[in-house]
Amino acid sequence: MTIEPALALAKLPPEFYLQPTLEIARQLLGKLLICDGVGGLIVETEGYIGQEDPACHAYTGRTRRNETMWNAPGCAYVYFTYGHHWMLNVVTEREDYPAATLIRAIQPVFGLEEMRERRNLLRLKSKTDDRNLTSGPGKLCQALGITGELNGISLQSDRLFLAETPPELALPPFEVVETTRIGLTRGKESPWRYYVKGNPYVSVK
DNA sequence: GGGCTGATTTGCT
DNA sequence: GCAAATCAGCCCG
Repeated sequence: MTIEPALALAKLPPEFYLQPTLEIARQLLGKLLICDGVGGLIVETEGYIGQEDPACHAYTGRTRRNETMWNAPGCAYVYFTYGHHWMLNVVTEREDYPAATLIRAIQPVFGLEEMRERRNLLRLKSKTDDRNLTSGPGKLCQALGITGELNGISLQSDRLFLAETPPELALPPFEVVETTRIGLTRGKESPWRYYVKGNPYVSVK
């Protein structure tokens, strides 16, 4: 698959982001995520909702790091963690209410070679396994070149956006698995994680 | 497949 | 100081 001009793709409209966070998390499965022409199909997401959600960054109040979560819906919340990794979220809910959907994994479609270089796949033990490109929130940000520079950017922009998937690129019909979120110390109970059943790019089965 | 652990930096208490 | 919405290597089975 060569890199197609992003122009041909229909961006998800601003209204899409007015839906409840978990509705968005579920509906994003199978949609396209594109950053500078590189991207693929979303196969795993998680919702983080408000100051009452103990796993949400907003739980401990508004800070410079997390303030993008209070933005109007439909922009990117990108943050750095564990000293290594960037994470990409889509801001949801009304302005002044902190909530977002974390994009945890995609299936690569556009720009495979660029992803392999950015991920430096050859340094890994499994040098040729493309499942290592985007099967996790930190991995997909590295593969797509997403960093804090994009924090707060509108998803109506041409650099970073979500789009409807043209039929020829669509996943086969799939079941959605609803389960608990990954990597948390608090708020593990809420089943706010969604993934495409059986997809090889899902981070944890 | 799953569990354990070190890496490495930032932002907040 | 320290915890963190992770990753990758190693060990085990």
